Amino acid sequence: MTETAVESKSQQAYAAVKARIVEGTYTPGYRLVLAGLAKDLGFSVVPVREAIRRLEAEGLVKFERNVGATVSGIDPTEYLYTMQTLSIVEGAATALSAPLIGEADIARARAVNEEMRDCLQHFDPIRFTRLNQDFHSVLFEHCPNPHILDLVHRGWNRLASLRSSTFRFVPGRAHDSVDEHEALLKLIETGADADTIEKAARLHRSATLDAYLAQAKNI
Amino acid sequence: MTETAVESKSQQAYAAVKARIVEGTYTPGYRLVLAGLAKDLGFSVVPVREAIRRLEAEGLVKFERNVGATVSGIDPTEYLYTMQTLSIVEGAATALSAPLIGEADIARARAVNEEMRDCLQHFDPIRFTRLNQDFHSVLFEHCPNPHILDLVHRGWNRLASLRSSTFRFVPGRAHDSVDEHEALLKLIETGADADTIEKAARLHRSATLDAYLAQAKNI
DNA sequence: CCATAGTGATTCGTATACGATTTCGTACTC
DNA sequence: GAGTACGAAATCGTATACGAATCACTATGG
Repeated sequence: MTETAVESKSQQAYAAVKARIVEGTYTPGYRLVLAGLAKDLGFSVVPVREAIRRLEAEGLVKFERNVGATVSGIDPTEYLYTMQTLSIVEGAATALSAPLIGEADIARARAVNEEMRDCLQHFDPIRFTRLNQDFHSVLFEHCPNPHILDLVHRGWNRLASLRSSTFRFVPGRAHDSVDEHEALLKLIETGADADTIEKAARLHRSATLDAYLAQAKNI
Repeated sequence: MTETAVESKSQQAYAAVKARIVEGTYTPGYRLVLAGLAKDLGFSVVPVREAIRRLEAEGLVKFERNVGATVSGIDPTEYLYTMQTLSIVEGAATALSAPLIGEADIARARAVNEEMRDCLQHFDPIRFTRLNQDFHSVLFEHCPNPHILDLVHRGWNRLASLRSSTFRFVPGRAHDSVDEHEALLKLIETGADADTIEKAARLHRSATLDAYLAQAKNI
């Protein structure tokens, strides 16, 4: 059986369009025409349409009735909102996960963080951001509440589509970030109470946001 | 121009099905057959399909590929997850709203709460729950972050579809709830710091959840 | 008597087709 | 010359139709 459990075309279309948005092929403001995408992907318009609506629900595209869809812009306030929301749900997710994080997880996270530290020398924002996501994934993936976890994932997705790397804009933030990661790990290791961990995780993200805002103001 | 700006059939279908779920016509576990709904509403299956997918995204229905959709169950863990998530996002929304809440809003919320207090005599869980939502709406509707506000609305929607009223199950909780509301108002009036308000709002909801869980354990 | 394979019915998934709406360009009038 | 109205092109919205997957029931063999 070459049973590849083929995904539905809606899903394929969803994944394809999403990938193109995230990787930057479709830049913000890009007009997504249903018929065009359909012909391009080799599907009919119906699955494409459904894919677009899903992307709309996630906020990656804006859809206007009888007009069409466009890739969501990097409106700075949009970035702000997303980061703020993520700071809240990620903080909660991390706090809920903390009691379920084992030594192996800690070790893995620490290894990733060391890799990030190395990365500080010949700085590569994209790679750094990727490692950053890996690091945080270890911390929140054990969250026992699937709804919250889903919100965290959506937040990260949205961020990825908004800009490929925040650290490209505020490289100075990277150094502090690594230190805060280590502090966060220590808190979890020592079994700090949930509230402390939540605050730390939330502040960690808020700090990145603030750094960005301070930077943006100077432009 | 009697142009009533007719909504698209997808939207109509969405609203119709959602209404039937919330009002209880379609009970949890009910099988939603696309063709059946379409014939029933007088539409084709395509808009109905899209409506179902939207409802799926909101968590009101579960959808399985090549099988069909069913109304989401009142799985107790599902209720728990939803309440926990709502406690977090609503707490944050309330704290972010607090500085923007004026005296008029406070007065309105207080009036609603008094109505709830009256309602305690000849207790009507449905009415009480409705007032409860009105009360909290005043507190979080000023939230300047639309994403968070959206999450709060989704949470309330989900709760409404899961059970028409939590207070039907734990009537004893209603009395405490009213008192906590007043305490919350005092905090906002006196300009307490965001963290205090957030904690209070979160605990307020957690307490309802705990009351339900304690009750459920005894069944 | 139970397990398993086959068959039919039901329902979903997608393609194609056509009607509805918006948008943009052009021509006409003031 | 500018503004408005008309019309054509482009695109979305929905209906219908058919193929594909799943499930329940039955019959057959162990």
